Amino acid sequence: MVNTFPKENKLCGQLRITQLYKDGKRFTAWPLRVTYQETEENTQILVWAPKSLFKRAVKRNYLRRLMREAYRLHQDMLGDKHCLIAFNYMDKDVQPFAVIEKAICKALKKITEN
RNA sequence: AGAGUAGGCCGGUCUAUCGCGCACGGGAGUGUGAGGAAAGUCCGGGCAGCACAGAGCACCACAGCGGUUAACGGCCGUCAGGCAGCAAUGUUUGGUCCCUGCUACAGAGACGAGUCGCUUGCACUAAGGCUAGUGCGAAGCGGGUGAAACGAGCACACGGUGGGCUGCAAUUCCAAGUAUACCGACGUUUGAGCGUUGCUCGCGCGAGUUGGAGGGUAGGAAGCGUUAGAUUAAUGAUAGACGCCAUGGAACGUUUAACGUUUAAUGUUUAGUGGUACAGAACCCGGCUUAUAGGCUUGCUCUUUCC
Repeated sequence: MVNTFPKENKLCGQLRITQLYKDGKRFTAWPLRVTYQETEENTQILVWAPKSLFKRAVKRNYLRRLMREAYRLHQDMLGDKHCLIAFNYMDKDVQPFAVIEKAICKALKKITEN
């Protein structure tokens, strides 16, 4: 069981991000919208809370931390798969950790089944 | 004690489990890691690039007086007037009237020393006793009005002082990659265009400039060292306990009034419940403005009680 989340697991680079949003498969797990794509390399994720929904930087930081933390605790659900995943926060209100954790679990389960 | 007023300060703590950025280290690991506003980006400076040949006209900012400062439009002290308050205090205004413009209503007239009315002189006409009308000239007065009537107030006016422009997405370096093939406009001493602050003049450079359409890239380092420092951007999540505030059940105590139990006020202890804000560094400082649960503290003013 791995619980760490070092920098190698963060998705960086504008080209790769654009590529993921262009070619990845999408589904919704409220309050998240998930875009993912299988890959040969390491699993990398990004989390996103849009500025248009949350004007204050504090709220965006908080949501990013919650999503990142939820992924970190449940990343072993992916098993042997290697994917690029993007989590976009969609709801207008700030949801508590339990709700986001549930959504992340649901999303990871769906990716594994496919 | 209560009410008010002006400042200053703090703005959660601990434990467990799992984590993140940076520095050092071969490794284990060790050290370190958001704020009073980090926010808004409103001023001023450092710093960076470009320019430095000037003149005129615009434009922006400032505003009693003195001090402080690297600098400021900030801050401190103080003077005068208006407004609010019993007071402490708060708030607001502050150069000048030479030129330009404005001053409602009322008033003959409000910025043209010229008109109007009355009195008065002369001429003409009607009448011819008083008088009335018209024209010209001069002098004097101004009933009442109004905030103000040759003397004021005000700013959009004038004068004074200051301001070269752009901003860390500045700027420098490294790496990777490409194409000026095509169409049009203007131009090469009859000077396009560029720079010089926005415009005009002037000055300098000057053989290419520009619109369309297309091609490539969008990575990294320095800037950012001063005890945070990234570039999908760290400083956290979960659980529990405590602290603080509000509310209030219960128990105990004190005082008061009726009187062996209640009423009213108040203090201490402790369950429970609710709340615990505003907000997140991206070059750095000095200010301003705005947001903020709750708490601590100092000065002053007023009211009431006791000594």
